[in-house]
Amino acid sequence: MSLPHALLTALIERPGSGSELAERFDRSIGHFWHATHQQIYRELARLEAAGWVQALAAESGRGRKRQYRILPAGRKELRRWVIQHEDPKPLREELMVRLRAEAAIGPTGLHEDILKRRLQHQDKLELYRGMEARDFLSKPATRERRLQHLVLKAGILQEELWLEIAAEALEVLQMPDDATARE
Amino acid sequence: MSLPHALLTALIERPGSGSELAERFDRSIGHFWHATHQQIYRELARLEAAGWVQALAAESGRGRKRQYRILPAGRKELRRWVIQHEDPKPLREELMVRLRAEAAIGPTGLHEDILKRRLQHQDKLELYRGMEARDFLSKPATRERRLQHLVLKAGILQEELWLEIAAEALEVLQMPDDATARE
DNA sequence: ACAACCATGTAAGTAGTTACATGATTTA
DNA sequence: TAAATCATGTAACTACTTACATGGTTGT
Repeated sequence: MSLPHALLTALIERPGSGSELAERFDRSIGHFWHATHQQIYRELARLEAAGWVQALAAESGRGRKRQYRILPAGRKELRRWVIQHEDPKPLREELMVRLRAEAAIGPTGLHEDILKRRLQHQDKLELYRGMEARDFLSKPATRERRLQHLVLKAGILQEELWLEIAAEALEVLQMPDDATARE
Repeated sequence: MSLPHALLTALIERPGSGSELAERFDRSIGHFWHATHQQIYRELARLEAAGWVQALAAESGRGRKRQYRILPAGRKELRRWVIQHEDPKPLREELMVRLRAEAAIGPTGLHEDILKRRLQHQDKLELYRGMEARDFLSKPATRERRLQHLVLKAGILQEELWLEIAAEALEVLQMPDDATARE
């Protein structure tokens, strides 16, 4: 589970409150490790209990902003975690299941769904390309920035991949059920 | 959640018991929607309760093989589900979090981990390419088979994508911490 | 001072994971 | 007939999701 360490990373980059972190997640790390604000609040509480982060001021809970910053123990934990090997988690791609199902039961209306998906992937690709132009292509490439850029590029390649798959899916789905075509 | 419908699809392709399905999952659909045998047994029980599948013979539970087949209601449910639109689930890629963390705290030993990962992706790519040659490239391309092939191709493209990312990651990670390089 | 919104939090439910248990079947 | 293995199942736990609630703050 990466959420605690994603939060530690975000807090190194800049201290912040739960809501600020939630917002920053939506704009950057969240594209690669999504989290809702409830997850974030819960996890911040755990990180504090573990002694990895510290909340400043405003000690009473509800309604008051709690500013967190990372502690040395948190940096140490993050360093420990980064070099831990984890096997890549197997894919979980619902669309693949739908395509197999379509293959099994014959023409449905999956076509429509894929058109919608394609739009979403196009939007995201545009968003990522904008981020790339703004944050990376025009600035000197330090080691840190190249790593961040690499993460973004992985996202861009993903979106391009799905656009490719969607295009081919649309082509295959319009085949008549009994046709035998050369690929 | 796709597991029940992945199982229904597998049962259309061929009836089978829980353990057989688990094995078949490991070889095909499971590459895109992983499930443990416990999940599969639980889900088969639910599918039976819903009236979507039926277990033949051997009525007592433990130890005895229970052969399942899909019922008409199950086919109907599958058809209903296939055309339901679902937004693509956001990525959850632990390696991306690690790379961001590395960017934040400076050189660690992430290098090693990525070398291991690269091997795993190479293995999987080889496996997929073998499946492709055996099951698709040498057979006539019906609509059904083209759809199944497409799913496999998506997996191949994924693995190739990760090999690309890994290669660039290794390059960037070996940069000295204070260097400013042209990309 | 009232409404709208913001920041934090609680609660309940689902999916998935890990460890283990038990009844049948096969094999030495 | 005992041991190993197979097929199914139970239990406990964690991460995640969704809906909602409460206390502050801001604007009219």
